[in-house]
Amino acid sequence: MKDEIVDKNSIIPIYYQLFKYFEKQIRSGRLQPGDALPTEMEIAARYDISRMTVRRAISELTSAGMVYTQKGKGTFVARPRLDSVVFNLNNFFDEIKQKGMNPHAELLEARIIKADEKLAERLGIDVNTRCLYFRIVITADGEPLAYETKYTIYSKQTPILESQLIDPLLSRLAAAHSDSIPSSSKKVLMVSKATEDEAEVLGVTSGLPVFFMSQTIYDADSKIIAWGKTIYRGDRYKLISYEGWNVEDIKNS
Amino acid sequence: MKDEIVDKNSIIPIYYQLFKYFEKQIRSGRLQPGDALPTEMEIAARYDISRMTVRRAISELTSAGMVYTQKGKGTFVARPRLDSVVFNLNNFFDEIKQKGMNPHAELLEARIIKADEKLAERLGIDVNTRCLYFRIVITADGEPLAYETKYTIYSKQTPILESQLIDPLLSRLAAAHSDSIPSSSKKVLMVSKATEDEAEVLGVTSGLPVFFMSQTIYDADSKIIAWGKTIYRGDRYKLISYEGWNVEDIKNS
DNA sequence: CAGTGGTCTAGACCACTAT
DNA sequence: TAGTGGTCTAGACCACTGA
Repeated sequence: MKDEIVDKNSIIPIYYQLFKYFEKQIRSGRLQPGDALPTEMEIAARYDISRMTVRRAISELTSAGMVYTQKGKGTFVARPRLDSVVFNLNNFFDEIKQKGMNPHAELLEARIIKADEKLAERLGIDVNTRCLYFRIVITADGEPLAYETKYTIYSKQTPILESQLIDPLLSRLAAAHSDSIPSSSKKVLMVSKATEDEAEVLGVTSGLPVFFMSQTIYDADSKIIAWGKTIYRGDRYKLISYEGWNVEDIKNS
Repeated sequence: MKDEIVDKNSIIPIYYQLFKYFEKQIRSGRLQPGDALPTEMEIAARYDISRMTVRRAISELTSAGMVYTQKGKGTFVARPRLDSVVFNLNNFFDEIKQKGMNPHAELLEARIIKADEKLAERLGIDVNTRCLYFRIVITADGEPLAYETKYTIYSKQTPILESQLIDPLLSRLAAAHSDSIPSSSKKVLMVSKATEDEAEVLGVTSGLPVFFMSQTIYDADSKIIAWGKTIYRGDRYKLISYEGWNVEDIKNS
C-alpha cells in the first residue's frame, strides 16, 4: 500500500512496471536530461526487488534511448536525439491499406530473357544467362502510385505464378526462382524526373519529380541474385520520420 | 581445451563470446533460417555456464534480429528482413567528412523578423511574434550541396552567435533561443524541382530534381518551437540503406 | 505430461569513478 | 577508499507448448 509503483502480485512483470514508471518520469519532465536516476541498489532496496530486476528495467530504458549508463558513475537521463533522421519505407501495400485505400498490383509484362551486357553487369552474371524480367504498377483506389521493374536470375526454371510476380517482396521471388537464398539487400533512394514511359504508366506528365529507388538483393556469398527499380510519384509520396519522446502526441497534431 | 567456444578466463564477457559464436554460425549458414538453437539448458550445461548468461547472449542475438524466441517451444534462427527499408540521413557534416571532403557552412542571411501569417501558421504562434530567420548553404570542397532555411521562436532575445547559426543541428539552436526544450521532431522528405532562388544558391539549373526535407521541432508539450527546410541537390545526393546479415561484405562490392 | 522460454532472487566478484 | 554499474551464478517458480 506504501508504494503504488511496483505491484509484485501483478501479472505484469516487475521490470516492465519499473520501466514504465521511469519512462513516465522522464516523459513528463520530472526527470530532466542529465539527471541521475537512483542507483540500482537504491531502487532495489526501495521497492524490495532484486538488483537484476532493476537492471532489466534500466536495460529497457537504455534500448529506448531514454537513459545512458556510465560505469562507476551512475545512470542518467539522455537528451532526445533529434537530428539523426531515419526514413522508413515499409511494405507499400500495408501503407496504402493503413490509409484506408485499396491497393492493387497489376502485371504489365513478364518474360524470360537472356541477359544483355547492361543487365549482366548489374546482376554480376554472364551475358545470355536466363533471367526473369517483369514490370508491375501499383495502384491505390485505381490511381497509379508506383511503377516497378524487376530482374532476377532464373536458374531453377520452375513455373512462374502471377501471384509471385505481384508479390511486393522481391526477396521472396528471388528465393523461389534462384538457387541462392537472399541474405542481404541494398537500396538506394534518389530523385529523378519521370521518363515518358514512366509518366505514361503512372498517368502523370513527363518530367514530374519522382523518387527513384533501386534494390539489389544478395545471397550469403554476396553474389547478386536480383535487381529492381521502383518509381514513386513525387506528387503523391513522401517519407515521414518522427523522433523523440512524445512522438505519439505530435503524430496527431 | 575441449571447447574453444567459451573462455571463462578471457577479459571478453562470456555472453559476448557466446553471442559472437552463434552469430558466426548463422552468418556462415551452418545454422539456417528456421533451425532451432540448442535449448538454454543445453547450452548452459555444454559450456558449464549459468542459464542467465546464456539468456543474455540470446537476448543480444534477438536485438540483432538474428533469432526469435517462442515461449514453450524454443529459439529459432530468423529470416533476414530484406523488405523494410530504413534510410538514414545523419549529420550532413559528418557524412561529407567521411567521404574525405571538406564541409563548410556559409551564412547567407540572418534576421529577426515578425511572423507573417504563413509563418505564424507554421510555428503555431501569433502573427508578429519575434522570430529568428536565417539561411545557410552547405558546401563540400567549395561545391554547394544543400540549402537550408530555418525559423525559430526568438523568445529569449539572447545575442546570436554566427557559430550557432551554422550549427547543423536545428534543435541546438532552438534550445538556445527559445524558452522551451526540444523534445521531439518531425521530418518529411519529398521530391521537388529547384526553384530559381534555390538553383542560384546551389549553382545548378532551375528545375533540377531535388530532395526537399522539412523539419519541425516540438517541445515536451507538443508545441512547435522551430521549423526549417533543406534542399539537397538531387544530382549529388542519394540515400543508401543496407539490410541483412552480411551487410559489411556488400558495402565493399 | 515433460520440456521450453520468461521472470525473479540473493548473493558474488570485478573494473571503473571520484574523493 | 567507498560507491557505481557490469558480469555471473545456482538456484526457483511460472505460463506456455506439444505429445
